[in-house]
Amino acid sequence: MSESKPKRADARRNEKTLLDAAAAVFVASGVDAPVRDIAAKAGVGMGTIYRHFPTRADLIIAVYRHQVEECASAGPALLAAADSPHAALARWIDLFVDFLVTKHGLAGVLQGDGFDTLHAYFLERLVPVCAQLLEAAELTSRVRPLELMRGVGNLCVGAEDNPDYDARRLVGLLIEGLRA
Amino acid sequence: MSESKPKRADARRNEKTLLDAAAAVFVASGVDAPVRDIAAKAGVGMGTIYRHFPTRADLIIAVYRHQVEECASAGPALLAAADSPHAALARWIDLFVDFLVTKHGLAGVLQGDGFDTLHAYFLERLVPVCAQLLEAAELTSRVRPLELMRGVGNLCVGAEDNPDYDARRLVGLLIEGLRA
DNA sequence: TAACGATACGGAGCAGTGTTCCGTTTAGCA
DNA sequence: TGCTAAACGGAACACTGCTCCGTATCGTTA
Repeated sequence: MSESKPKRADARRNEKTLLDAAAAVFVASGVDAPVRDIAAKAGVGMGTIYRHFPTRADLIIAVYRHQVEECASAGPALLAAADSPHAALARWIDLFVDFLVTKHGLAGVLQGDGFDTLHAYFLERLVPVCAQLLEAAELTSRVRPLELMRGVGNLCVGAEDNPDYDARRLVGLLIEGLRA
Repeated sequence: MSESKPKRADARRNEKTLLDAAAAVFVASGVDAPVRDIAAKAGVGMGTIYRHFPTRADLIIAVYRHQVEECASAGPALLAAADSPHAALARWIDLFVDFLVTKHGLAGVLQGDGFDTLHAYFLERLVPVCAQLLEAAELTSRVRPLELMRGVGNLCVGAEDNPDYDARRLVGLLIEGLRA
């Protein structure tokens, strides 16, 4: 939540290196890539990774934080710009789905199980936005925001270069069902 | 797909013991329980488990095979008995969801990742049933059967004693969206 | 009933995870 | 230039699923 202290210069450098390496490895091998691989790619030892990011999840968060923030701030913007609250909600969900689907394995990791930190972060950040959109669309009686987010997240699992599974279509159906 | 050979008596006994132990452990600790725990509970060594069930997934399949078969055969029955194909589909999906949701962690395991055998078995067995129901309901243009099954399975992930996440509701919305 | 070969068993051991620990190195200040 | 807190590296740990092979047991046959 804050900057703490911008300590030593080499530490700063390593953190950036680590973030870049992690991002690269995530693209290449998915979010489940072994920590060792990331350390190797960055040319640092295990200890270094764990000093900067106490847990695998923290590293993932750090890598994707920027995009999560982007998605969060897109909510109000869409609400202001779109034709209707419904449309805004649909567009925003699309954004979220795009984000998840293009990150190999990210959706799978949203499901708790040792990734409590990650899970909590995503939800903390995005659920309020979702709540706002649902309220504007007068759909609060149909689903709770948290529920919808988790549902959409779940639907995105395994939707990577899988021609037999189109998460977007299913999410679309879910949203359609929302206003029936 | 056949009975092979009903070999030695102690082997038969152990297989039953193993199945019972696994079922018990699954209820207590979820489907992700370590193989060692199951072996311990059954009072046998690791080797014994792996002789009977070449892989963790095979053990899970064996434990739940009966219920999967039940679910599969419920499809045609519902189609014959229900008021409409739609109703039959909805009821059948309910059955499937109940099955997944009451088995701690089962849904999570449906998502491939080393459980290809399990995944394949479930799908092989249930997708045709789903296809039949979708055809009867004239919904084949809206989703492919495989897609729907996977989607529903995904929605059930993490719906265990979780007051904030009602998989049944979301699946309901999805099905509603199907006929919009 | 005794012996013997096929069958099944047990559990140590391997390989691959995430994470911790601590001796070593280094940045940056006096 | 020295010195100390900060940072580093990677061996080691705990925990997985799974394999391997020496040992025990079954059940058949003489």
